[in-house]
Parts: sequence; structure tokens; C-alpha cells
Amino acid sequence: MITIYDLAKKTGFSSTTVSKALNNYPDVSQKTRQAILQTATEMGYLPNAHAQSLSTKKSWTIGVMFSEANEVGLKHPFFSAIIESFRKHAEKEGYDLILASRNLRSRDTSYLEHFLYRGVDGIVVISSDPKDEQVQEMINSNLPIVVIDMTNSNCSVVLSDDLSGGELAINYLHSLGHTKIAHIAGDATIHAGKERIQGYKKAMNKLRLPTPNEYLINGGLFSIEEGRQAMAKLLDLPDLPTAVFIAGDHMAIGAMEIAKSRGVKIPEDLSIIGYDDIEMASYVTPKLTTVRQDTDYLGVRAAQLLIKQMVQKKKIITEDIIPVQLIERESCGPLKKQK
Amino acid sequence: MITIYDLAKKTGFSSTTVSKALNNYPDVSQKTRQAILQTATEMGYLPNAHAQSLSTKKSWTIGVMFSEANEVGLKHPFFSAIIESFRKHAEKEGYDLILASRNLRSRDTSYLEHFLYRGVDGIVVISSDPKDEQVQEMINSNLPIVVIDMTNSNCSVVLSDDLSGGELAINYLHSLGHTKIAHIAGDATIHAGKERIQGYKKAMNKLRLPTPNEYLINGGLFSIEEGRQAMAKLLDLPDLPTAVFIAGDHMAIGAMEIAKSRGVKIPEDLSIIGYDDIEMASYVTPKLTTVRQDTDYLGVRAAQLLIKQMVQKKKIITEDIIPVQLIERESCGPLKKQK
DNA sequence: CACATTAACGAAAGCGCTTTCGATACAGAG
DNA sequence: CTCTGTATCGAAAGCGCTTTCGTTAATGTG
Repeated sequence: MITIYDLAKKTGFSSTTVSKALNNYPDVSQKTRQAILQTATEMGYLPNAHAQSLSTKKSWTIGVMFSEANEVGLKHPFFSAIIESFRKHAEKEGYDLILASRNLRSRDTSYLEHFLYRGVDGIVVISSDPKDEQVQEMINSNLPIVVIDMTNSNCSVVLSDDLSGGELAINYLHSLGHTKIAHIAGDATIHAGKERIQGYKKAMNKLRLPTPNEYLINGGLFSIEEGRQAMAKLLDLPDLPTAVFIAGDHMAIGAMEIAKSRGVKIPEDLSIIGYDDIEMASYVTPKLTTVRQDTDYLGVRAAQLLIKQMVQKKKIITEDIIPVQLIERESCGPLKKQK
Repeated sequence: MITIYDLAKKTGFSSTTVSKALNNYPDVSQKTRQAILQTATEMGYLPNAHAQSLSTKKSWTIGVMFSEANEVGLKHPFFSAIIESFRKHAEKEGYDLILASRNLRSRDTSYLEHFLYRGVDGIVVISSDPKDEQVQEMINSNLPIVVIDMTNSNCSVVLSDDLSGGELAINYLHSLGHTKIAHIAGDATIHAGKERIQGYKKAMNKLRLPTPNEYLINGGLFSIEEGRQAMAKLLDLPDLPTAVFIAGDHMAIGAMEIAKSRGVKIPEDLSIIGYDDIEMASYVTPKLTTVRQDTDYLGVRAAQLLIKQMVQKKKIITEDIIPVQLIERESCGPLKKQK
């Protein structure tokens, strides 16, 4: 490894001047700057991030944490899409992402401590669980932070406009003639779940449509399997709905599977609209009509917000609501004429 | 931030002794160790990773790089699954992952330089492109490295047994009675593409089945769209195959889409077997029969190999071939009786 | 020509930690 | 009682870099 001292020796200047030349300080002449830069590339000099961070107290890294509740981590298409977008934007600004865990070498600690140890400049967390203690702890620290997919009145959050998204879905279904509309919901302890339920209810009320309790089914944590179970429950009802709004694409896909297996045709017998617009939604049969979350924009928005806090060294408390969009495909159809 | 000097002052020992106590050196008495550890937790002491790395030349980080060829990065389900598995294993051993880019602050450099700058202890790269210069550069450096999904005779690689995978697919198809079997291949410049072609040919030859040129279609880089195009080409043939082995699930899904849209029934008219077993494979209609790559094991194996090199500070050149597995679902059926 | 500016550079301290090596004290050995 | 060995501790240098502040020389001003 070649250091600024090596450059100093080679060029005949002091390490101070070398450092300054490398960092564009004004008090070094053009000529010496050129000379130093030149031999730097000649000798293949690379700065040492650790030394730099130690000295400047800035590491140019951002810690990322996934809610571990759903145990899928990077594999979840929605999460990974957001992170990928976040990453691209953060990179442009010069930040690298570091994925840390709860355990520090053998000893286990909290995420916060781990990030503190790593000296990250900020944290991005993707979590839906508003009462995750790990997340709370980080929010209450004074590390710059942005959280995605949940609300919190103590930090910057960015999330989709799930209330409108719910309404959007219902209004669309209604525009197709449906009046008996059920909702397979995400757990109400989760913000996304709750908001979509609200959207459902709000739209239904505005349309003066009934929302019997049996039509509101808690699908839990958005998994395919839970979607299956929820749909099974729904299909056991004596009075079936003609359309159902499902709070997540994974659940919707599970639900469709069960529906089809029971001989109910989609969309002829039952219209289904999902939420998220994961890749798979375009390739199941029928193609899933859904409400798209703008993962790209969620990611860059989060990055912007975090970086802003880091540069102005000041916590920003805000809630960025990202619009969602209806994606019409094939899983919804007009209400069949009653015989 | 509280340092070992603070602990030293508080406990009355020197910073040296504090450091030793913290790091379990033998030459510090039980009593003082206890006292130091105690006040460390009392005062909320956390070590500073940068200082530690600077001093020890070990950062406990691993750099990860994705081939950028396919531009999907983390979003690709196959890649993200592997990384997730890698991550879990690496974490257990105390390593954090850092995702770096090609640009260092404004200036752009190579991945290698970026990782060198970051002082990672090792690199894991997931790339299919054997002639990616960035990857080559890293392999030729003396940073410990493991690469996933391609071969190289100069470093540790881990990849699926694609040759056997190809044979597996063909033999399965043959066992169903098929003899006219086509292959929509991945680009032969990519190892995975080439091996699967080899597997296809080898098995076909062994079975004494013909492999006309028209039956071997280059699907390119494994995308859904390329799958569509390849299948369209295939269906334009005068003499259609009754089964087709497709080198990737994404391509297979695109291919199925086109096939269905042209009225060819799967599996009645055409059997299709994919490769990878991404999540989506289980949820398209019909459910895709495929060859599963063991992403979990690919990940942990890569982690083990990399860590081994890091601890023994010695490059290991090896090729770890991970077995694949046939997953029977619904997209393959017995050969229809000829009329 | 005397003086105040400015430009260009370097010494040195400091960031938080590790690690070598020497110092001290006390035990037991002879 | 002297000597050797062991247990425990600390001084200090070093990791590679930044940044403050002082020094020197050159420039301009009147």
C-alpha cells in the first residue's frame, strides 16, 4: 500500500502538501498540484478510507437495515427494488451501502450499535413494523435516518399513498359495476395494512356500499400462503363478493391460486386487484391488475432525504407520500349480469 | 463518542490495558478485566471500526459486486437469493457486506480500486460474463475473491452443475416420450449458457436423438423478452418440436406467454422445462417445471470459500460445482399420441 | 526602501486503536 | 537472602490521513 508519505518522498514535498493537493486545497500552487497528482497516478496511489474516516469523522457509507419480521430480506422483490434504486442514487452522491447485522463479531448487539461501530453517516431502514424496537432505537439516536414503508413522527419517512391506493382500487372495481367488494387486508398493526383498509372503507362509504365484517379479512403479513388461506375463508362465505381488493400481490397470487382451484373463474366470477406490482404480477394467469408502488421513486426519494439530512447535519422530520398508480391487466372484469 | 482513553481515565488503568482487556489478552488480570468491561458497558463504550481497521489492517468487511451487464443488480431474484444466503453466512462469521460502485466520489474508478480504497478483506462477485474486465482485474489482484456463476482458472469459483442440469432436463423430457426436443439457450459466451447447451447436446447424443440447428436457438441474456422472441422464432419452424428445454426461467416464462398466445397448449402441445427455479416459476400457469439451482448453498459455499482464503491468507484456486435438482411441476407432459 | 499582503508550504497534533517491548512486583527455588 | 520466573501493567510508536497554525518568500504599495 502506498501512502501520502511515499508521494511526499517522491515529489519532495511534505505529506501535508500532498494531502492538500489531493484534496484541492487552495494553498498549493498549480504546478505542485500537477506534479503530485501525476506521481500519484504513476505510483498507483489510493487513499485509505479508514484513515480518512478516522480523521474526518465521515465515512461516506450508509447503513441499510431490513425489517427482519418477514425474514426474506433482500429476496423480497419489493424491498430489493427499493434498495436497488436507493443504491443507485446514493452511489451517485458518493456513498456506499453497508449491510450490517445484529451481531458484532461473536457478540450480538443492536443494529444501532453495529452502525455506530461502523461509523456510517446515515441509516436507511425498510420496515413495515412500526413497533420494531431495533428501528425505534435507531430513530431515537441522532444518526441521520430515513425509514421506508412505515410512519413515525420522529424522523423522515417515505411511503406510498396507500390510502389513495385503496380508494383507487375500490373505485376502479366500482367503475366495473361491482358493489359487493371484499378486502383481504394486510395486518392492521402495519401501516401499509391499515392505510389500505382505510382506503377501502373510505371509498366504500363514499360510494354507499356495504362493508360487512366478513368481507374484511386479515391476511396477515402479505405472504402467498396467507393469501391462500384468506381466499379460502372468503370463498366459504354464503354470500360471495364479486370482487376483492387484496393488499399485496403475493397474497393476491396465493388467493388467485385457491380461487382457481375451487373453480371460480377470474375475472368472470371474481375480480381481483392486488397491490405493489411486483414482477410476477405480469406473468401469472390471468395477469394481475394491481396498484403499483413506485419503487424507483421511493428509493431515490429516501436517498435524497437522507443525504439532505447528512449534509445539513440536522434531523428532518417529514413524511413523503409517493403516489401510486393503477395498472390494469386481466384479473378484473365487469360485473356479470345477474341471472 | 467514548474511547478507550475515557475508559482508562475512569478505571485508572492505561489505555493499553484497557485495549488488552477488551481484546482478551492474557496479560491482564481477571479483576481488572472485569472492572474495565464493566465500566465499558456502563459508559456505553463502542469500538471504532475505522480506527481498528487502520491499526489491524483488517476491516471485517466483504465487498460485493454484481455484473452490471444485465443491469438488474439486486433486483434479479436469482442473484439476490444468492447474496442473501451469502450474507447470512458471512454475518455469522462477523463480516459485513459493502456494496460499492464504480465511482469513487465524483471520480470514477474500477471496482477493484474502490474495494482497495474501502479496505475490504475480500470480494464476492456474481457475474456470468467471463470477459468482464472489471472482474478480471479483481481476480488478478491479490485480494481474496470468490466468483459465482462463471468459471475462471485463476480463482475460487462456485457454480451450478449446469452440464448435468442440461442432461437432467433432456433425460426427463425423454422419459416423457419426447424425441423432438429444442433448446432455447443462453448466450454461449456465458458459462451457464454454454454448459447448458453442452448438457443438452450430450444428453441428446447419448439418446441418439437429432439436434437440428433450428432447434437450438440463442435466447441471449436470459430475459423474459428474449424468451418471447426465441419462442416466436421456434414456433415459426415448419417442423415443431414437442418439448423445449429453456436455459432460464425468465426466458421460459416469456416463451410460455408467446406459446399460449399462439394457441399452443402447454404441456399438451408442447412441454417446457425451465432453469433456475425462481419464485415466479411456481405461480405461472401452468406451473413451470424446472431445474433448480441451489441458491442457498451457492451462497454459503461461496462465503465459506472466501472466508477460508481470508483466514489462511492464501489464494485458493478451485471450482465448486453445486448439484442441481429437477423440480417437476406442470409444464411438461407425456408425448401425445401421434394421430 | 520600509512595510503590509498574499501565496505556498510544512511541522505537528490528533483521529481511536493495537502491539511490541520494557518495567515492576511478587512468587517460589536454591 | 539472592536469583529466576511469572503475572500484570504501561510507554510509546505506529496505522494513513486531515487540519490548524506558523513560517518563509515573493509581491505590491506608498
